[in-house]
Amino acid sequence: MSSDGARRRDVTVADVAKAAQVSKAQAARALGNYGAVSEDVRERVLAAAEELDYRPNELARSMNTGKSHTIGVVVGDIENPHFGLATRGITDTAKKSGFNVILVNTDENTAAEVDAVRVLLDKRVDGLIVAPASSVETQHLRRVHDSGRPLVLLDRSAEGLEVETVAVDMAAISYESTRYLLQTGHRRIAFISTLRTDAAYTAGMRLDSSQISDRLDGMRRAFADMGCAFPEDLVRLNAGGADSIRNLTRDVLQGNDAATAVVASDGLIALSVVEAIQELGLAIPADVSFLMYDDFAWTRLTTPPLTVIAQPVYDMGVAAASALIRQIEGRPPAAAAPEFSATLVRRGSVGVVPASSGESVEVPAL
Amino acid sequence: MSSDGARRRDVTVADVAKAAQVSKAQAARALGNYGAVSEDVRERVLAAAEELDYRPNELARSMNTGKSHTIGVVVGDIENPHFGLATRGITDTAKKSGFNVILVNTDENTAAEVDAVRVLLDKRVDGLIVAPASSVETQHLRRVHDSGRPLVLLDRSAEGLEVETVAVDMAAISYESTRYLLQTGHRRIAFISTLRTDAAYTAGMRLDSSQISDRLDGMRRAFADMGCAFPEDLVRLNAGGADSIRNLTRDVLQGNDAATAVVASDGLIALSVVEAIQELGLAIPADVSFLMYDDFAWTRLTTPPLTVIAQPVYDMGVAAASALIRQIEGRPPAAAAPEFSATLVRRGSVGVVPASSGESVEVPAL
DNA sequence: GTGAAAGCGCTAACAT
DNA sequence: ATGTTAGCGCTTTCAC
Repeated sequence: MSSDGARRRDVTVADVAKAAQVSKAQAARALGNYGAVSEDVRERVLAAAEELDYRPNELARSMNTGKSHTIGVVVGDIENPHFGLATRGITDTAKKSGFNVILVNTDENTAAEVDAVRVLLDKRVDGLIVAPASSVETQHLRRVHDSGRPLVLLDRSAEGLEVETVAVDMAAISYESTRYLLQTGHRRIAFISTLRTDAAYTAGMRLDSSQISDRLDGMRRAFADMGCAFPEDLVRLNAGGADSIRNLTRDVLQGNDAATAVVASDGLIALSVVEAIQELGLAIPADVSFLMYDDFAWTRLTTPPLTVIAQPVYDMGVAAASALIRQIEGRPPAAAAPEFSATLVRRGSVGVVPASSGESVEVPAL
Repeated sequence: MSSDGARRRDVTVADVAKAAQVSKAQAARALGNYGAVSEDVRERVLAAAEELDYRPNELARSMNTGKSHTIGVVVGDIENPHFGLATRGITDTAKKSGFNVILVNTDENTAAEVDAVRVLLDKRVDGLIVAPASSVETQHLRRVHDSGRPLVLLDRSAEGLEVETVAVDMAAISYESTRYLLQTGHRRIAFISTLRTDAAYTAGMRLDSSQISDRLDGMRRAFADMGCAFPEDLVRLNAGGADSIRNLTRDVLQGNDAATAVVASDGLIALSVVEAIQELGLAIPADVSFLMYDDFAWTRLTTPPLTVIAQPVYDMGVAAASALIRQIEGRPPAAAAPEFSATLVRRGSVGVVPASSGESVEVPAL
């Protein structure tokens, strides 16, 4: 057991130096592993450090070197498995290069994001990975970039900001999957997202999220290619909590011209949407077809298993961290920036349009 | 737009002081909001700071004050929604009190945990929340505690370490739910966990995880109370990846004296177990009953919905962070430490034992 | 190879 | 209320 139990003051290089009978500078060099140190001195210093249980003060070290070996990660919601997985990719990669991660949750709130970025900058992180809540309000990100601190965007891009962005081609996969729904006969396709907007949704409105507008663009293009009009009336944004999502789902699924297929914008929404469908007593895919973004393991367990759009989330986290660390270390960009693409995984939740719905609405027998 | 674009050196108090025509000390006081400063000086300093776009260097600040306003969080797997939720509770609470969170993932590996703790200490975090990978190998945690740095344990306790621990009473809920299974007629109950052990599982062996041994203890007690022998032969540890879990599941479900009920130790395992059961062509709960730890939203979506053991994970995260921050700020413990308990949520995955199985094994007609 | 001394940006005594 | 002077623990000239 060590002699003196709980000591107050930490032991410093000065202490080690004294114990090893060398100058503070030499001790620091030996401990910090830089400069020129004779084998003899190094051994004595290391022994003394061991003996005293010396631990470097990384704060002091960071102050001199200007590098904190820490990166800031700002996400909308760590509770969402999507970000959980991405974060895992980031932390795994960071650790491999000796970086730590400070994680901040913004709740998809831009004000919180602005604050988070400021705080992380004040803490002198070496770089930042941000999944921006808004693709439009991006002055704070621009300032990061202008200040010369490396920045990598995840999932969503920021308008007019030329920074490395790791994201999948949403318009493409949205086009592909919508086309699939169209070919299966669907024309009344609803889209439900949590994206918060100031005004109510209208056809051409400019959206805060590149991700969502790309998806809508993809859908519109698919409809246009089929010579059909995109059902703007079935787009539902501002899906808040579970109750709100359930209401919106009921909303698009009822009435004369109800949706025959529903697309859920992420895994969290999907849960409530499917629940609402079940509560309505509708069967998937017999009565209504269902498609969702993100391929979580549980989507294989439902009856029927769910058709999903799979994104390489973990790999994207890895890529974001790699790119950031590369920038931090001043290395040149890789020859080709890796392109990420989502894939449509057809399982069992998309079926043909039920006879009673569709183009022609028949008046009930009654 | 600001005048000089990307500057090299950061602006410091000295710069602000000069601009505001006051001493460095006065500027620092005004900026740091401490000491006595006249209204006049304060205004000039703040104006100058604004003008120069001054940002405090939190590293320097931390070095003097000794407080970094940062807490370290060490978990086994952030990808597991269980920890995702807990982390959310922690970060939400931390932010409210002005603390940041450095997150480290250990992959349930003790060596990584030891390292993580050391690094965080070196970074001078104000306190630590750890979900220990092992309840036995805890010297590194003891050293944290001895060094006087606040420490709170999450989910699992550490042998002989008297630190605040936020966890549910696992033995109790395990007893309760096992009793439920027994009353439903089950005697062959399998338990599957990812817990890694050095040696193969044997009846009385000492387990590394307080969580798992508590669960097994609860099960044994429930069996004893019913006057039955606990089927030690159906305990499966070291369930690694999805394939491994599937194999173990098949294993306990086949043969003469197969399990009639399976308990999955966490949400991640549960996914693979259910998949394996489905692949085996067995129906839940007609052929085999199923019970799992953690109440994730998706467990309501399967057919049938799954019977689960719900833990107040978010609240536990909140409690852990609150307790830690209280310790950091030197406030006394709350009158009564909050007790957390899990609850058995009976949905549809537990049913009566199928006629062909159970106590007496009948020789097939053949 | 080694040591003395000067910072890093800030807070904290200590005077005035 | 204000300014001067020391540090915090480390890295980094710059001499020797």
